[in-house]
Amino acid sequence: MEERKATILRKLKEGGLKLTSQRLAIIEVLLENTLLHPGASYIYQKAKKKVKGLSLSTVYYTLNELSTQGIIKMLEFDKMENRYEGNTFNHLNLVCMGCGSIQDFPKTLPIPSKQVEKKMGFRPYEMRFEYYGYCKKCLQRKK
Amino acid sequence: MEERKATILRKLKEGGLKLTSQRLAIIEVLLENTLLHPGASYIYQKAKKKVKGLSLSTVYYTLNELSTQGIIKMLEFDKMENRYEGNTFNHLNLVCMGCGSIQDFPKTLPIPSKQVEKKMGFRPYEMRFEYYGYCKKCLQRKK
DNA sequence: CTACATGCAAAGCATTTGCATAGCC
DNA sequence: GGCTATGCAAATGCTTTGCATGTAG
Repeated sequence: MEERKATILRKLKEGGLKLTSQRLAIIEVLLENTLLHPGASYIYQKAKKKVKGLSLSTVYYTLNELSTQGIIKMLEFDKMENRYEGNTFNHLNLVCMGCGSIQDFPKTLPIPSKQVEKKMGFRPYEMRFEYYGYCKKCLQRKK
Repeated sequence: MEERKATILRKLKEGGLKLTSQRLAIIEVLLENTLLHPGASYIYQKAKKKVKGLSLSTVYYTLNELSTQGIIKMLEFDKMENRYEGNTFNHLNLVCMGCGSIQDFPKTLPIPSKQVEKKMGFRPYEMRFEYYGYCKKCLQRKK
């Protein structure tokens, strides 16, 4: 995690972005909660404990800057606020319809993007795969 | 298209939903624009020409009812209003980052949902695959 | 006739923006 | 010191909701 943090801070500088205490707090919250894929309001709540007087618009502004630079990834889902993650490679998200939790499925899919371009004339740039279903906890709760 | 319409009307009845002139208009607009994957505002504009005095909230209410019944599918995308489509099976959407158009990629992917459940304890229920990229037109425009 | 659908206006929520001030580089 | 980031509040855009009225079954 420390190395990931260093990478992010380096990319920040490379992107011409300033490092402020607010940004540092937001990045830390993001890294401390990679498995959770937190939303802006969650990040705001946690980061406010680190930086008094932090504003929600700063959180949004920062998350936008970071994802514009490709440093983090913004995920948008049905009927939920956006969620953010550090994993910027393409992968599968498992979104629980019971509790809203999001897990990553580690296997990278074979992605036939060349096939798509050949057949459709559409050049894929980024892909999203999401499974909506029920996580282990919610399945047990249902029984 | 007429058979598809008949199917939808039958499902409507089966779901205990009433058939009103507003609903008929909305369904027709949806069927006349399957390739477009129209959004609520587009459907509203087109359907208003068929039913004078149609209100936007009725459009939303109807689209919600229809998708709750599984008659149509609601797609939610980054930074756009929701889009609706008649194709309720799982397939790949090609979302153009230039003009916002959405095409379907006809090939059904081999979906390893059993593998996901076995590995992760997560039971997939519905899946979404989206490629974001540039459509043929936008690629040519860029040259 | 009765329950559901409609239209209107207002509320809701996540996100963005304008602007003056503060603070990093 | 200059230019970007911040905080606040207000605005935005899409979607939902409350309520009185209309209408399909």
